[in-house]
Amino acid sequence: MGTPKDSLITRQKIIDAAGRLFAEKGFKGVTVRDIAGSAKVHLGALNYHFRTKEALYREVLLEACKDASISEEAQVELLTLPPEKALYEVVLGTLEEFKTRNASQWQSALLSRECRNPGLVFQELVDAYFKPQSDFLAGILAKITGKPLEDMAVQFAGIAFIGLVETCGLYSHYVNAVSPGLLEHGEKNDWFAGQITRMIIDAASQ
Amino acid sequence: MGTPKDSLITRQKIIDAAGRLFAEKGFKGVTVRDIAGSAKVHLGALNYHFRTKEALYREVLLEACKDASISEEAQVELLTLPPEKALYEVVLGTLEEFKTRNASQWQSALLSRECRNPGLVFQELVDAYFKPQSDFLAGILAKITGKPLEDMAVQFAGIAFIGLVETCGLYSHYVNAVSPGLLEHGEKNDWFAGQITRMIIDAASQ
DNA sequence: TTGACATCCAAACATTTGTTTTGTACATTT
DNA sequence: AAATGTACAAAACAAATGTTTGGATGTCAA
Repeated sequence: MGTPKDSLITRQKIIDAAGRLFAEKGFKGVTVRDIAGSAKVHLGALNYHFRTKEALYREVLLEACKDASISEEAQVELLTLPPEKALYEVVLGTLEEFKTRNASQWQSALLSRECRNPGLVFQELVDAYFKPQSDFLAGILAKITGKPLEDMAVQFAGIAFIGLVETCGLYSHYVNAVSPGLLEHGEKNDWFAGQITRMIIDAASQ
Repeated sequence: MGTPKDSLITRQKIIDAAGRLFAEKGFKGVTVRDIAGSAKVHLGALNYHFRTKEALYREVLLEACKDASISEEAQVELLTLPPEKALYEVVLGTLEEFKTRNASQWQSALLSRECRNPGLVFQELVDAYFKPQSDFLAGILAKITGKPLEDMAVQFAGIAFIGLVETCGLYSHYVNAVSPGLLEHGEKNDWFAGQITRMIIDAASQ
């Protein structure tokens, strides 16, 4: 203990625990003691590494963006596919990110929270992450439909993408309550991805 | 002051203020003093009428359900229409409920919160409100497609309905950031409703 | 080995926050 | 008109919570 390597480990443990808790309960729903306890780290370590709760939250948000975005390489890779196939891959990948939630899969849920109740970092996230990702998706849809990127239906389809994927992933309590069994079996993800892909293309084509 | 009539007024003022604040910031994000201040009521009045913050939250949730559900009469009325038209009306109505948010329009946002992070009252809401409303919608979709109510595509279309409407209404910050202007002009609600209606029918038909 | 620095721990502090207790004005009943 | 109970106000309390301070411990360069 005390070595710079340990420091990075501690820092990462804190970010992971904080990310999971923030994603689940929101900023106000989590105490710094909760985070310290969950990360198996002393309370003082949080102050040492991040100073304040808000600064920690900010770091967690940036980490979430970095983890959840489609990398440049992946984008190039996707653009070599036929656009319909690329769209399907994006939908399936995003769907899995939203649906599987565990110790290391809290990013999507947290970012979704931030979109509904934007804080001070939101504009930064938009510029660095949301807008580029959205434009990439719109590009695929524009290629499929032959419409311009700014077309209203294309833009709306991009929004619909978020809504559909989020509902499958983050609305599971509701879905399980009103349509029991619908979400079960991870192997059905491809079915959902297919449905969503078709719906989005349909929306963009209109 | 002191009369039973005033009591009801105070009680309603508290519920309205609490509903708006809870919908905006969540249970933990609001203090009882915030509520009292926003309702222009003394802190003691909250204790007198609801005893605890959690009891108040419960009352607010039940009120939200009562306000937001499609009444029996409205359902009967809708069932006289051709099912496609009925679906469109439901979509448009729900969309407006989600998109307009003011002092007396917090119900949808609050219920959405509760669906993502269910509390102790959730099952009660499901039985009394969510499941019946969901079944009503599925009934319309079944009539349109000629499929049984339990059909997977029909059920999924009902879920997609929630996702699409919610995203238009509660994701406005994100939408305005990545697709500026798309949501502007309330008169476009019918366009969105049309898009969503078609997408849902498409999903259910598959 | 020693001094300096980084990392982490232990305890305490100052607010905030939900709740309780006690007091007071008004209305309704008898 | 006196009594009684309802509706709210004022103040205080105890617990929770974000943050700070000071010290312990280990690492590493000189």
